Amino acid sequence: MPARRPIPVPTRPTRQRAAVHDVLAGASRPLTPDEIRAAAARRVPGLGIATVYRALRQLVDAGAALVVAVPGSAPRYERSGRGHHHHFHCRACGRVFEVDDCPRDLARIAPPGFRVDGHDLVLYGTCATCDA
Amino acid sequence: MPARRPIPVPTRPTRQRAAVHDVLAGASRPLTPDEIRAAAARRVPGLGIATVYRALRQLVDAGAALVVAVPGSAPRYERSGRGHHHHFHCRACGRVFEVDDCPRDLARIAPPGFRVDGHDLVLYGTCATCDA
DNA sequence: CTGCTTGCAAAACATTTGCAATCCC
DNA sequence: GGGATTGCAAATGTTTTGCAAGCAG
Repeated sequence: MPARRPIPVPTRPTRQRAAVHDVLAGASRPLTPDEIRAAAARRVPGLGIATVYRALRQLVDAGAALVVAVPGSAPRYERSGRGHHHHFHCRACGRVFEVDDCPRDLARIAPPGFRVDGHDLVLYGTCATCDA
Repeated sequence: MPARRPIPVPTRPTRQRAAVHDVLAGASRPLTPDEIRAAAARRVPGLGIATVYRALRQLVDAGAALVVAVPGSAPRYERSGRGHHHHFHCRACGRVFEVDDCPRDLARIAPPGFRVDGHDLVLYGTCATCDA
């Protein structure tokens, strides 16, 4: 079985997937599945929400997208590969922003015997717009 | 302004609520609504899941409980008031542990103009048991 | 008694899956 | 043409809500 290419899942490029991918690529903040569908539907009218979920799962499985979970909010998706960063959740407007910085050395707070290989950080407060 | 605090809702102490509260008080890690129902039902047979959700919402609104969201997992609940801490999500066994420590001074990574009043931190990796 | 609470079932949502038609290679 | 992919609708799974009966004060 000559595996010239590691093909985990047979995937064929389609307009729907390209639209979902491009929406994530062009977004400056994490989007919900329905926000993604609304944006992608402008290029592919009639796009079904099921297709969006299927495309998102493939992107996540392929490592091209990440899930961002914030307490009290629906899961959001963002494209990966834009470097390590974190998020800011505005309590006033509910939007989630990216924070292009990271307080390194977080693994030190883990209990002895726990091996840390990653982390998520969410800041809460008021964004620049709502705080004005 | 703190989080949302609508209006002091009239509340009456009942066995169901006490059971839910005590389950959270006695837990050493965040629990899912169904785990809470299963545990509380041992003291109050026939306890309905709807009652658990209602009790949890009241506890959260009253500031007595917190929601812990981890990507890819159902929301979990834990009692508040046991001091500021964070969480560790084991990629192997899926359990969520408490981390009784905090890398302070996290607000410094927020963009200018953003006011930070809180944060959540989740570490990922392998717990002491699974790493052995 | 008065009315907050509960449990059940139905409703409201969110996400997944079955399937026939459709599209890509 | 053959098989992956899509959109729709039905199926799942989760959380919320309506309501009559039950309990606390």
